[in-house]
Amino acid sequence: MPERVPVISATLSKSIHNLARIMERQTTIKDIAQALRISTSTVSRALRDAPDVGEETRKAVKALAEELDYQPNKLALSLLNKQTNTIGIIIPNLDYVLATMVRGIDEVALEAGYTVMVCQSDESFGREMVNTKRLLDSLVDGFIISVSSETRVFEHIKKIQSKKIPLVLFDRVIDNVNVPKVKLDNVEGGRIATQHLLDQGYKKIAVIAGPENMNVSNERIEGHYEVLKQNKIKPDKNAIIHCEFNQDYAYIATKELLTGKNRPDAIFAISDRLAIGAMIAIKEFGLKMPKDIGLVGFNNEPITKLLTPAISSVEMHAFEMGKATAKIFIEMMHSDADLSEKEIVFKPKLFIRESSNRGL
Amino acid sequence: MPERVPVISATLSKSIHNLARIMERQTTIKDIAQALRISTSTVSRALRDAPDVGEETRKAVKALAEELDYQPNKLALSLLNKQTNTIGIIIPNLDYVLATMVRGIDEVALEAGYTVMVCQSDESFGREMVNTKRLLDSLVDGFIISVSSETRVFEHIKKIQSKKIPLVLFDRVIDNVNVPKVKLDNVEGGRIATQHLLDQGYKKIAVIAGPENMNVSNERIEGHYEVLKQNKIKPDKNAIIHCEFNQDYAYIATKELLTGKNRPDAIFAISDRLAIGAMIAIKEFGLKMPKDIGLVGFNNEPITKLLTPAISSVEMHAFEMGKATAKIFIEMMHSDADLSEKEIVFKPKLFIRESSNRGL
DNA sequence: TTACCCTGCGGCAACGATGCCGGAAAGGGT
DNA sequence: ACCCTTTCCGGCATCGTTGCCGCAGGGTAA
Repeated sequence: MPERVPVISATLSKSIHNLARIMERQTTIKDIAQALRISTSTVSRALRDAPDVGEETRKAVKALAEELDYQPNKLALSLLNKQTNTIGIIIPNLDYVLATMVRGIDEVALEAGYTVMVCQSDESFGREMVNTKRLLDSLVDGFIISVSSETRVFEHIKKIQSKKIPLVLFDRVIDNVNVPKVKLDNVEGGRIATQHLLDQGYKKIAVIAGPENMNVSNERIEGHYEVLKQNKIKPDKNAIIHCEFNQDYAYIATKELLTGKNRPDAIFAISDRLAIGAMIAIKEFGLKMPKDIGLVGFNNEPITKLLTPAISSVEMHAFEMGKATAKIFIEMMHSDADLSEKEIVFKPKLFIRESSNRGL
Repeated sequence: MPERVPVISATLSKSIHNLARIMERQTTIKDIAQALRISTSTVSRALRDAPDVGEETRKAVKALAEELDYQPNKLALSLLNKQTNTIGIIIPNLDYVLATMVRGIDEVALEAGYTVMVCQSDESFGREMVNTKRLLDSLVDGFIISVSSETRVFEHIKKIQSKKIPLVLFDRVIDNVNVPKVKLDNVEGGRIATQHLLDQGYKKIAVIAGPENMNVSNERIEGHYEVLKQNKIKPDKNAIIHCEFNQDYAYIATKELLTGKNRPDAIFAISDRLAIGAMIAIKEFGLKMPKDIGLVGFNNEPITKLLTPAISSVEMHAFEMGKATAKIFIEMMHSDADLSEKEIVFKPKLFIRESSNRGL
């Protein structure tokens, strides 16, 4: 073995020792190259353990990189590779269910090397558009979206698709759009809630629903109707009240229901927040649950157990849905398979509590 | 005025018309330059309305940019300007209070042109470190952090500071660190809660607190002690129970308190979640609030109003705190003033409800 | 000796955008 | 006729990193 003169002399590398504290800039590959009097290409290869780098050089580079706390500049890499390892998430708000889903997404995404940017649309279509634009500008690698209750047109979705950027819809999905979706079987949710109320002997069920154009809400109503039909009960259009996803609206709606001539003996609320609004109104009317009136909510938020009476509610597996969503996203990024038809549907589960449990 | 030959011929620009739909890549400044047979510099200047660009050229460039839906590449700009217009937020979780604060931050940040990256540490110090590293790698322009309950050493904070990256602490702040802070006057919060319980005739107040090293919790205890002292009541060390920020721990702790020989007649819980745990235990013991025992929580979560009995709680202005935090952050970015000593302190406000209201 | 192959490294271009400098063309002034 | 100014634009370097090509030097085989 011939004695090759090492490219880097020991004395030289000593003289660099106190460089780290002087630098206020982030160390770059060029700094290392200059200090070691070698080219940036070589430093780059040495750091990535490329084969064609001398042993001595590699060691010297790695040692200095360690010492100077070198961190590769992600911006430069992103510019080069045209990917940012970032996922843009757009959700209507950060309530319990969505926060839990985001936690699920985050967990899987982090594991796969992605960082998430969460934007809240605040249930506003305008802000959803703005968020989409911003995230598009930020060059996120893809989108995970749950649409706002106001969203009636889908230009922003089309725009994302036209740029061939991966997109997964979850929770509040849109049907006539060709992307993978992760959702709850909301129809089934409506079925089990309604069937349960009928089983408990309730005859006239009112539904407090979300906005009229909202799929999630409409699907639950669909399940409700199905079960009514199965049980040969004539549905009453007036028993379906649409309102914004907000406790106060539900409160008002319930008061009207209870004041009207055709007072229901049970209420199926499309979300727990709405159920709570209904509950407050019911209490004000001096009605007792489950005796005078039954109440079932949706989402199975922890607080439903804690209220008096505890509210029956339909569980939607938020955390698992979040994880599943992120997994599909990752799969889209890593494989060429066409997943646009993919749809993961979670099965709802009813938790029966005091508000509707007559023990029948 | 002399007839200058326009750089761009009308026919040429016509021939480009159907370019947009062919491109699947994002349009770049170079595409425009090539199409118009001018240099990228000129395109850049034209788009930014620089003075030394001919009128014809400017119009042609802008028209084509519009047509091709040109969007400047943020990555390239960030690499050049060394700023990403991104704020890294690290929080322990996304519970009601923090989600509300994040909404406040988001609102102000968006307005100022920043996008936020939210990372949850899940109350784990390890994940807080990992999150810091990731956001540092992502070259965020600055940090907004609320530390986890596990956090006992502050290397990651020091690291951020050593790189001279702007940092604002909020909610759960650290005292011996020289950065701007936004927080609640927790001592005062402890004072008003305790004073209220004394006013209502409770004699032996137990405190269900967070982990022992947690500032927020300890400050509230400090206020509690102060008021006891003012009222010449001898504090009982055993009446302070430390537990993780979790409803179940509070439930267990309360059961122990109520079983012990020195049973308290009031409980001050350092958070509403802990108060709920306590409430469940109290109910199991068959004790009535406010008659047998008083209960005060902290955070004033909406659910406190809804429980039976409704729980008295200390409001902490989460949304406003979030906005204030973001405003300081923006101020740090835009001015050279040294804000490291700045500390914004919000005043707590007690909402008295059934759980502690004996009508005295 | 010639021909060739490895090893180890440097140089250049590229990603998309901006800043700075220089320079051509045309006009004005003396 | 000369010089100088203005207008308008192109070229080059730069940000930090990687990929590709090429090349020197030494070794091996014919």
